[in-house]
Amino acid sequence: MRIATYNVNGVNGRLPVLLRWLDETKPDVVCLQELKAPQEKFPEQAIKDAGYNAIWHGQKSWNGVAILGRGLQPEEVRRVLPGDPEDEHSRYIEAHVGGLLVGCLYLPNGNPAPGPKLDYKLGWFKRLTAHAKTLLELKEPVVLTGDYNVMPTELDVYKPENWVNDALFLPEVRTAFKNLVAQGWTDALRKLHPDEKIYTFWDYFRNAYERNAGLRIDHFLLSPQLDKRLIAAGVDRNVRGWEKSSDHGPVWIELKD
DNA sequence: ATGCCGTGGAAACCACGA
Repeated sequence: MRIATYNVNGVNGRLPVLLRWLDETKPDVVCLQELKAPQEKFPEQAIKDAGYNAIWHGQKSWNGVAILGRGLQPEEVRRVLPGDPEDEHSRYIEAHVGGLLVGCLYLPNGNPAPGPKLDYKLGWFKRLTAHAKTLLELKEPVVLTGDYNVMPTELDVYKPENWVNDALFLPEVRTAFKNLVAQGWTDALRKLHPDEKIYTFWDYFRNAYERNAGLRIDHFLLSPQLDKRLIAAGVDRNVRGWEKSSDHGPVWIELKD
């Protein structure tokens, strides 16, 4: 079974690219981030016609997350990250699908840092870490995936020295990611490719994609129950080269059925 | 390497992204 995550950067503006990628790679479960569409503007019919049932949490202009199942119906568990009733961003949705519990997340960017946006990011990370612990305690197979907006190590940045003061690479942010993983999660891409430069994002500027000036910020964390089932993982980096592409590429894992 | 591009929404610019 193939599970993918894709920060689409506008689900309607990206619809032709999204549909082409779904048709070419046919993942069983798909997590989307940055829908940038209100709840009622999600392209439900086009996605249904492509063979996918979807649940989504939209928001006008910003954020927005969705979980798609190819011939599977995602059964929603929650659409808000617990821990802050004041937080109105659509950045988390969770569902049972394909025998897994799947959490789809869009972690805040945090720039400019320092400042209130970094504080929001670190607070969100704290809430995610608390929630992730409860997910591990369920003893179910759990996939926690999406745009974490963190490069965990220097291997995950084309030019680390340019990013030392950036909210995606600050020590406290990397530590937050490390502490989350240390609960018992597996960083799926790193497990299978420990020494490889792997990027999931290339800026629209400065020919970043052509120069492979990328970042690895979209991640798959797997609960211990899934560790032995992980057989492959990668990035559909060619999609980033398509016309009207998102600045992220789709990331995927393959699990033994 | 400093939003130089891209998206969405509102208003012919702005917020936001990483």
